[in-house]
Amino acid sequence: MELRELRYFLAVAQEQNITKAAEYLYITQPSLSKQMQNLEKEIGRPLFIRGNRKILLTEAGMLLKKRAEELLALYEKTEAELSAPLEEVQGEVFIG
Amino acid sequence: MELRELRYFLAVAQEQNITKAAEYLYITQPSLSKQMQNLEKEIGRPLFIRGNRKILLTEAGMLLKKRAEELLALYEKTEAELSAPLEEVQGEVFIG
DNA sequence: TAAAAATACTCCATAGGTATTTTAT
DNA sequence: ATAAAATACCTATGGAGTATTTTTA
Repeated sequence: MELRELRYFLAVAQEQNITKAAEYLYITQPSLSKQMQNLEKEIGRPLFIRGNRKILLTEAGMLLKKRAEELLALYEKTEAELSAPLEEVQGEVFIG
Repeated sequence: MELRELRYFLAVAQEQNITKAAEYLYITQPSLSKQMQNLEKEIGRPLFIRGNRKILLTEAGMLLKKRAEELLALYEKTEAELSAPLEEVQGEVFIG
């Protein structure tokens, strides 16, 4: 389970469609399809119910969605903090 | 910035020594050394002060350590939840 | 019958390895 | 003088692509 896979997973959950999610991510449909199969295999349970021209999340899928959002939010916060001047991170510096 | 790199980084921060951390991680010293250089390049600032037979963390390194611990804890929690029966995850099922 | 997903390959970027050199105390 | 880190180079795994076939409503 890599951050890349979580990003891809959220795109699929959002678009409810692998083809559209792949466009959004600027990768091809087969690549994304394979990544999602790998993710399901790693986790050991299905994440999607494929059909009806829409992809829906299983219970495990809904749980993963919640956690993936938390993980990526924390990840992005970390990146932002590390690219900002370090003083700002501490929240202890007063300007002006 | 990948989860793998964060795991490696925490091992180095813990051992204060790339060679020992590499042993702990079951990878070679040059591989770990290169990964840490890549991580520092990605982040755009040094994470370590090398010398004195010990590696110490810079301010950015100390911040990353905190965030990496949070990220990996959330990651492991997620993995555990997904490999447990789903009912247990919801925290809404009463047994006995 | 037509979207969408899956399969079957090919390619290449990079994680990881071995051997060696450089750096600091 | 010596332990640790860095460098140089090689290998192989797997992420991503193109072309095509299978699903399913």
